[in-house]
Amino acid sequence: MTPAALAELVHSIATAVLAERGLAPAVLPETVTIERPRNPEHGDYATNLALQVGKKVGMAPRELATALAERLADADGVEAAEVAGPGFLNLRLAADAQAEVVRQVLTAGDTYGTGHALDGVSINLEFVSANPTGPIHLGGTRWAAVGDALGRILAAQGAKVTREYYFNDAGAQIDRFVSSLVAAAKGEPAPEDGYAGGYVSDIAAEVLRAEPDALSLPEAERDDVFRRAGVQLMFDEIKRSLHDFGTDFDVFFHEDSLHLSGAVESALEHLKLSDSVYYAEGAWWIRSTDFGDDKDRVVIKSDGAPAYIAADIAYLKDKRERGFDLCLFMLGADHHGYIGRLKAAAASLGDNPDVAEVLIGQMVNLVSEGKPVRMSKRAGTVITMEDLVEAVGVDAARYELTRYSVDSPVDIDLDLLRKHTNENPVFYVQYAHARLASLQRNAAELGLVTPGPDEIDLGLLDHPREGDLIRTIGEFGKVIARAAELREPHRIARYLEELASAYHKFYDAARVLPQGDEQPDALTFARLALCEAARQVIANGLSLLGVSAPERM
RNA sequence: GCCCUCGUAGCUCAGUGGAUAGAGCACCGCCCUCCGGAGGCGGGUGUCGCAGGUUCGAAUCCUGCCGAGGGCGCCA
Repeated sequence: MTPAALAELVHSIATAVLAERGLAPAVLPETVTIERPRNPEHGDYATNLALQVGKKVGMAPRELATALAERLADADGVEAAEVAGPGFLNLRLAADAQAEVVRQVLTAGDTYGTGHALDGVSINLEFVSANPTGPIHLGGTRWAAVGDALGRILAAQGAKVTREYYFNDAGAQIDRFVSSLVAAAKGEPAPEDGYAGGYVSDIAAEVLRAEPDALSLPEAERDDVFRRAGVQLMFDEIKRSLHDFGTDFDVFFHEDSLHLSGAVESALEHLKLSDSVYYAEGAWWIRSTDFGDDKDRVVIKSDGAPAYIAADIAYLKDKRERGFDLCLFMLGADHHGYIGRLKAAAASLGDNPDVAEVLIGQMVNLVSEGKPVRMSKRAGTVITMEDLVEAVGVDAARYELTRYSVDSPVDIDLDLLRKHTNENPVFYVQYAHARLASLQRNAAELGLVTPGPDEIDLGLLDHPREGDLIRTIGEFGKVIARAAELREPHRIARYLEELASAYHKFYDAARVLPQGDEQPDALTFARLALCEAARQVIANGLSLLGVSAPERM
């Protein structure tokens, strides 16, 4: 019996108990909370239902709990039900009922744990979107890891997810990038507000290789060559880094295209007819203060040119016209001011502001010898996605960046990177998987085959460590659902660590394969099935994070 | 000044109303005739930033304060 099934059982029994006393079952929560008590004496599962509703219906919580316990104790699969403390209901399940999840995992395979909360919902997930004026830095790398994982998690709940990267290739920063390329090509130092990294001269050299005469062209044409070729090379490099990092986008959207197609202009014309904007002091303003912004923002400047936010509005409109129900934006903490603006943008299009949901994540900091290091191109302390991958590998990098809540800033320690450290919990999880894969190989050598879902005597899995492992496996679906609902991929990583721990403890206490002259028995096969289920769930979880599940390490 | 996020063990962090607040790292012991020791077991540390409030019950929700980071352009 899974926790979800148990919750339903408790719910139906509670409904009956209340009805018998002429009380309205409407006071019951839709889904009964079933939790795993820390203290093993409190049973396999516990519910606080009687505490929650007792008072509402005028019953003492303990009295209600007692009534529930009597019925539950008689239910199939429930071994014991007792009332504790102020009205907790502690439940102990029969081994075979509890181990039912093992059968479910083996049947569902790599779909085990998926849900339907977002069935049919079309989601646009925009993340990274770093300016194409340089390689992806640590900040962008964090979003690449977290955003990609979130996309997988949302998809596991049934959503149709489109990953999108927005290239801001229309503004002044591109002009500065181009003039930096030209300067580098001429062998001159970077302009005052330009870009000076080594990649600039690399790209400049490549442009020259393709267009050897570029520098002798008239200024406008020359800039045009560097813009076209240079920006393209930068795009390519960014895309390649992301791909090597295991993050692939469905759409790379160019801001430029919004201006060229007239989308910005038409969005603005449309906007002027709405109540969301007004004309003042020679400019057009959007009422972003309605959505928590500090002040209203200019959308059309007094010189008639669209402000940056105008493109954002046109972009959101474009997304909605492409049929997305929900547009998610993952932004760094330095962009939290965008929340109000994007909500206002949605409202100005006549949409519910909730269709634009902004996820704010804290920054990634560099630390060396315990002290913060400012990223500086000139000082050579800019760490790129490629640097990080080179230092620790894709799996460790992705895992490390995903296992923390995005609400907390991440410090990347330069010294640890240099040490190529193995002190990353990803290895703990991956090791568990490799160990399980090894077990399957050993079993195969002995001619033992993991039994099919219906040939397992699940009642034999009654060791406490087996119970812990089984219950942990049973949590997976809830963990994914919660991670999707709260947009918090780190929950998957934390869960995997818990699962790996439960497995290691089980494996230490319980022998699986026969030794010496022993013959395999029903317990051998039951444990083999449990191991395969554990392996499957670890693999499924790692896959949600875009981290590999190695057969060997 | 206003807005956002954070403040939990020596360090890095989990824990968005439940029972005695957890894990990893670090430190000290112990455990391989045996399926991978990248493992397991034991040892201890907490004014959950502070002060109020809400309630059967608060690290969690509300208010104020303190501290850290970030943001507040007709830049993009």
